[in-house]
Amino acid sequence: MKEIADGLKALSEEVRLRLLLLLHSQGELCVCDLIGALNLPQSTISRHLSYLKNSGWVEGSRRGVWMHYRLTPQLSPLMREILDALAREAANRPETKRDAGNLALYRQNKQSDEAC
Amino acid sequence: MKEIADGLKALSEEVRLRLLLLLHSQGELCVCDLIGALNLPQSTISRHLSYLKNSGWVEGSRRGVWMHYRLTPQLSPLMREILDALAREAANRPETKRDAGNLALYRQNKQSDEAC
DNA sequence: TGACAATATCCGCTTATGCGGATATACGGT
DNA sequence: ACCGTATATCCGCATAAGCGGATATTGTCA
Repeated sequence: MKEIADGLKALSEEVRLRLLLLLHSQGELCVCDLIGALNLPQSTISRHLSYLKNSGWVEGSRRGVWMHYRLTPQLSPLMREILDALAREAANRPETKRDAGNLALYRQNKQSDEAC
Repeated sequence: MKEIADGLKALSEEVRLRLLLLLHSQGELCVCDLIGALNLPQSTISRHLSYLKNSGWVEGSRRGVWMHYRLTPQLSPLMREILDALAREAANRPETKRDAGNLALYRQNKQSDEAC
């Protein structure tokens, strides 16, 4: 029971929830995309990604200096179901649209030669 | 988004998760039943019930000195869906059966004239 | 009115947890 | 090998949060 509670603990903090919802809708993103989308300091994003990785929500893969994250395929059916429900609920919320809009803007402004 | 995270915060602590799952399966229980089921101090149970009430998960009704709790009918569809999924997952877990067994035992041993 | 029981709240303590800036580490390019 | 960039981790700080025993409050009964 404690493992279920611990799995949910990841979702009970707004920054991590926003990160997971972005990864849920976008598939895979690199750290700079997530920083651009959430408009938070790099250390904040990195620390939460580390937390999510350690609690079994995401996995990361390094491509040169760039680090990419996605939902882990090993997500349990329970957590997948919960995240799906959260995603449906959040889909039309202004905060979700703001994060997605920031992401699009960030990508637009990125110089192509420094793309991750 | 923070309200969703705060709603989930209630579930990210084992005692509250067990309380909610018991109420989910049993409908309505009084405080002494919950104390008997979880085998935790009265103040622990009471504090968590207060938390759950304040965060919109349960409602309480007083009957004389006895206090009864149930899931609030005003639970949002999202939270209801999440709790349903958790209940299905937890249904066959040993901890869930232990709590239900303790509840049955407690009720069996209760003197009928001090029943709540 | 006083005693008793049920429950809510408080208290001191301890642990958990999030923050952003600073720094350590790793990678790639020259 | 050095420099620049990306990312992970650390640090000091501050706040959050859970615990069980003690206590305050409420309701009931005689």
